[in-house]
Amino acid sequence: MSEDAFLEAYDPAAFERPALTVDLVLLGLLEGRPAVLLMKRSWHPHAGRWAFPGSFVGLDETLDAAAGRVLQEKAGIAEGSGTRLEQLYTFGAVDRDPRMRIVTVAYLTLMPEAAFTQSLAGGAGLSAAVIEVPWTGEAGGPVAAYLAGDWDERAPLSFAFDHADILALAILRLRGKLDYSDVGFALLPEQFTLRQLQDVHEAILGTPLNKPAFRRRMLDRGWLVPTGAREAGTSFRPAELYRFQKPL
Amino acid sequence: MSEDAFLEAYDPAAFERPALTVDLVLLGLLEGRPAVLLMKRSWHPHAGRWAFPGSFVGLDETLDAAAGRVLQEKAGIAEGSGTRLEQLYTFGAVDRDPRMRIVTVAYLTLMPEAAFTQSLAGGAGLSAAVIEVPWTGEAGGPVAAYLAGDWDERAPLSFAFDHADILALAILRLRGKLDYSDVGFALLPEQFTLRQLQDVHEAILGTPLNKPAFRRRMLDRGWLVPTGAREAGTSFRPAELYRFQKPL
DNA sequence: ATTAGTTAGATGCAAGTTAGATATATGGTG
DNA sequence: CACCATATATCTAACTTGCATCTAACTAAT
Repeated sequence: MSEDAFLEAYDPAAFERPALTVDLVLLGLLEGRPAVLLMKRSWHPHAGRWAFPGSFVGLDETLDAAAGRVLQEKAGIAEGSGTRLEQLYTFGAVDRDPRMRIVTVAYLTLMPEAAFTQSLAGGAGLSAAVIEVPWTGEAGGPVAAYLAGDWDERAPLSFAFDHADILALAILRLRGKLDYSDVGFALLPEQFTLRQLQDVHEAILGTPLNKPAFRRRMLDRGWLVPTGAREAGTSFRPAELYRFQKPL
Repeated sequence: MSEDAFLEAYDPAAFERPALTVDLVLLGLLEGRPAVLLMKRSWHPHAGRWAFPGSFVGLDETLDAAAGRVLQEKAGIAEGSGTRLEQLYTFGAVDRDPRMRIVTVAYLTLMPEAAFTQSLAGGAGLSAAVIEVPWTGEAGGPVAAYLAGDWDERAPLSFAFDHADILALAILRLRGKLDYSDVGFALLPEQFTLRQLQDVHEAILGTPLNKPAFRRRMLDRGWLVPTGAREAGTSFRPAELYRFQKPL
């Protein structure tokens, strides 16, 4: 109908369009706690605030490809390193960027320990911030993040643009998928103990969990393969190390 | 860093950008079965195929606002009529439109009976197609749609662009939220029987459900308020009519 | 009027699942 | 070799789920 007529006559350069970017919420673990990789902005707008790495979407690249490119260029992580990219939500408020209209497709990025530390040490200007989730339940709300070094001062860092909202939604999504999908494993190294897995779940959910029940649920799912190896360096009984086996 | 420098020096018109649209998956019920509203394209590309109504996103309107505008302009439904808009996913394949690069933000639109029929009769060129979901479980897959009139011939209609994928994802999302959210009620009229509710669930899930168990779960949730009124026009015991009361 | 037929709605029971608490086993340290 | 902190196994009560059955309400045919 009229839409088609409009489209047919549409000159690609005739109208102003919003710019389109992708932004990556790079999640990993820092000392067993969920953490996110951020860049401190040195220029206006929002100088001094913290933002997710992102990029404009090229004319000839998929959204997923653009996200993968950011992962490589800004985080130094090649695709297929176990890092998982998943589209989160598209943010399109008119005034989210003061310079011009920018719509951004946010990606949730789950990094295993190796990729996370490698990216942090890569010198690309990324810093890790530990995420504190003050809310429980499914309502959502604001999420505070603290720089890893300033743990004593505990001044929550301030986000650029609408990135605080994006992070809050990322946590919400993570929670929702936590116990019916395999996202919990995506943050852990290849071998891990059940205690580590439980710590991750507890940190993301913001609730303590019952240990035996958690063990059972995880093992009964059939996704965990015992390696026979044991945790090292403990002064008590070492836990068995497990590997994650994809559900077929 | 380099991104900021790039952004600072960025001339909004310097580079080609993808065009940005919103597309609406308008879901409702037709004779108790899930159905979707589609427009038949009369012009190229994809002439003769069926597409969701959509529109370009204006420079000064939110994504949600653009979706609301489409709902009004193409479906004749004013906002606040009980119709619910929810962002579904953003599709960004490079060649999804042969004319130019278009990224689209798909919206899942749940229409109560009144809005659905009103929109169908509104003369805006929308036709209703009954959705047949051949797959069960959570894997997803292709979704077939049949024009309401051609029920005997049962020739599945063919979708324009990647709209078949969009519909499949919409059904998948709907299923996932069916029994922990209130999406099931959004498709029904204000007053409905438990049997109607169960039919909707069964049609969306593609599985028969146990009647007493379904009753209990729904009533125990506390979202249903009996109105005291009864269904009319049956030749057997009339069912109680319920109203949906939002979970506080 | 009576009865057959159809579906709504309620009840009861058995099987399976889950959570929590408790008890036992294990490996390392001083 | 005791001690300790944790892993791992066992047990039980509570809850959920599915299935079968029974009664209620209404129409239509006899």
